[in-house]
Amino acid sequence: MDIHDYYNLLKEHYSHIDHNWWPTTKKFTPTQLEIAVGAVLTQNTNWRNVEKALDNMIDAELTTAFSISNARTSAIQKAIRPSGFYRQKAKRVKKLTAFLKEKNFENIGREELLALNGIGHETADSIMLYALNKEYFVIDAYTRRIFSRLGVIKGDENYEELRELFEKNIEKNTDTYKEFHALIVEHAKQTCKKKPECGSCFLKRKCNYWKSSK
DNA sequence: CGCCAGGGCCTCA
DNA sequence: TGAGGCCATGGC
Repeated sequence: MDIHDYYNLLKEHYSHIDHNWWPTTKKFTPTQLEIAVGAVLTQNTNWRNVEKALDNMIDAELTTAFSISNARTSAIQKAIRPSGFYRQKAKRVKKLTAFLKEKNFENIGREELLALNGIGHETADSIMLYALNKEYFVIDAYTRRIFSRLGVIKGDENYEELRELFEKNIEKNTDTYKEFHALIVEHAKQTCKKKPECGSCFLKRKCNYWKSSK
């Protein structure tokens, strides 16, 4: 069983859900800017809290790179408070939008994003994949948790090592990357939680974590 | 109530 | 280069 096999199993098992996804606030297709800002706001934070923050930003007319980057930091803080870590995130969002307003979305490089304060590997790749539709696989805490329990990885590998491993083992296109990531999120939320519900897990017979706990 | 959430930065070895 | 501390709100 390698990574690609698990991708196929997850795809079969969660065939009923929508996979080509980035969470949205208003049920519309999110704009590139909303995806980029949401990627920062969701750092170590539940998406429900991010939704409130994004709704507040819309109400405050903080909806363009120009308006956000020119807004007072206190106004951004007020809007995004529900997303947590709001003081840091207000700065991060402001820096990011100041960068974005000068750029055409199509000409943004991963390294440029990583150079911005507050944009790390996962946030950069989320923006690259979901906002720009570029082929970068997103490694997150869920990916590490699920695949370390399965026994495919150790879990403490550095980010780039894991990204390359996953990209090497699945088809190189953005639809596959997005779908796989969505499936990982789904499985982590439904079953492979921090406190895992192995009893109901369809992968348990292939999982080191479950086998070694018997 | 306590735990947890789709990180990232800084500091210090 | 990596472990530990810190940032903060809201749902369950």
